[in-house]
Amino acid sequence: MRPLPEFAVKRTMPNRSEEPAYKQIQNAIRRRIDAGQLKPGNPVPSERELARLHKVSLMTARHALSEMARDGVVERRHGAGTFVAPPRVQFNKLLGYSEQMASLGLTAHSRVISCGVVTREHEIAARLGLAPTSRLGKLERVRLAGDEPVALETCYWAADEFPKLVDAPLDHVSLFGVLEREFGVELAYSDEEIDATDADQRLADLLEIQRGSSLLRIRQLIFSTKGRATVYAVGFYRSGRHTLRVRRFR
Amino acid sequence: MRPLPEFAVKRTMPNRSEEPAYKQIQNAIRRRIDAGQLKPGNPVPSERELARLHKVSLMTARHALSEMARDGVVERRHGAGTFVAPPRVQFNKLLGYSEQMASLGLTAHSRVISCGVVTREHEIAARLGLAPTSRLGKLERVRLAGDEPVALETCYWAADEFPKLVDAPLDHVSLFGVLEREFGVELAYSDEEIDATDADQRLADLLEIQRGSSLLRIRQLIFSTKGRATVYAVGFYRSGRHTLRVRRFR
DNA sequence: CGTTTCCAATGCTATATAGCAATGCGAAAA
DNA sequence: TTTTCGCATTGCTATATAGCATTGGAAACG
Repeated sequence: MRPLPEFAVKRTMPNRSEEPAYKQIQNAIRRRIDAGQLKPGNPVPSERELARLHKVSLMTARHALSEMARDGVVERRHGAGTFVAPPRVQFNKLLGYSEQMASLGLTAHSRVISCGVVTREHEIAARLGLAPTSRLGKLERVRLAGDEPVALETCYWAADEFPKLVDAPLDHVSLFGVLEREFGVELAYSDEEIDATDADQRLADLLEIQRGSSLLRIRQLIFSTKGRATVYAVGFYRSGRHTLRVRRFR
Repeated sequence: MRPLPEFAVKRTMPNRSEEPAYKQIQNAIRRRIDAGQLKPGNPVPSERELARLHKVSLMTARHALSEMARDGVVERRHGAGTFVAPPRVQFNKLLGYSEQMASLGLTAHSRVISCGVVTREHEIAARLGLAPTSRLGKLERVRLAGDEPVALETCYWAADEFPKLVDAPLDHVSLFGVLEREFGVELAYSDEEIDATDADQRLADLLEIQRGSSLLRIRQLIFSTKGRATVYAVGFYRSGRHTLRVRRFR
């Protein structure tokens, strides 16, 4: 072994088992943005400045900033500086119905149509990555805006994985919320197929519309942060009462 | 000035004005993936291995890999290695109709319903960031699959910016293609609003369906790579003939 | 034969440093 | 007054190195 360069001896990872330094820097900046101290367009401290302030090396400060740039929180302009990114319209945002209503300042109401365990939905089991004959939790709810029905949503999940989910009071609370709070499942994204269909007799009755009326159909396979297909949902939305916003890239 | 540490003297950026080393490494890996030598799931060389092979430092090799991971080309598993990512289904892909058909191995046909300049579409001019009374190019086309009409698409653009676009043979060629080839406009992404409506008499006639049939409506504002709103398009798609695939994130 | 333990390989965080490259502003020149 | 040029600031690429954390298989053990 040849002698170590002296600088390397100094200190190696100040406080292990804590949050990494570069994430602490990110959090500090994020907090300042959330608090309104840093507004879109404002410059954030430069790499060299952050390194001094947080007493880290330049590379570490740099790591913090370039990852935030990748996430779209800040924008970096070579030679000019790093700036808080403008707030982007939230496209492709995955929200439960309750959350969507909340973001509009409304309260979500639902009427549970059916809730239980089924075993014969082979195709859906397959989409969830389960054996064809698996026990599936199934929940059908009519979504209400005010007292008008606007959608029918049917959700499926592995019944054995989330045992008592069918007993939850899902007419009051959000399915997403229960999954996250009670089962510790963080939902990350969903792959969706969107098309138009028209209402059959049952849908017409439930949504109090004419048979044959136009409906937006959204079939979504919802994945957890671990990349596991967790919930399969099919929703039928009354025309004019629901608009999906997405951004598509070339 | 205090003496430089000897290692720093060695060599500083081998061949400037060329591709950065970390990108060369990325390209080398990408080429091997494209050539089929590396298949999804296969391990790519480790950081340390790449550093040796390409004669770069560990940090540089690491930079190459972690950026590729961010781009979804490879997946990294702590302690296990770096692996070629499985080919992902293309969600949120912005394609013109011709391109969509081509990707299905079909040929696109269109029938131009109308094509010209209008001045009275104030709301649409506003969406394109133009003065309310601006001259707008407007193109209405019925999209055909085989000889069956499946959609009506209406496009708008700034007539003064793309002068002779209304004269192009747009029943044969792709609008996207003309914009890119003739005008050098690269389209980057579109923000879309998606809902369901039903066919009025005109749509029913054009699409050869019953009045009142369900249609998927997609309104899209298409941006260039420079972030400029370039085209506004409204499409009505026959139910069952068109499925939109998107991925939404939480 | 199954279980546990250990270890090499690999990725992750971090330090210290160097020079290049783009930006933008102020001073000097036209 | 306008234009040009230089320079400080800031981001980008790169080097060399150290130790921690996770994984998975091989070896040791029961």
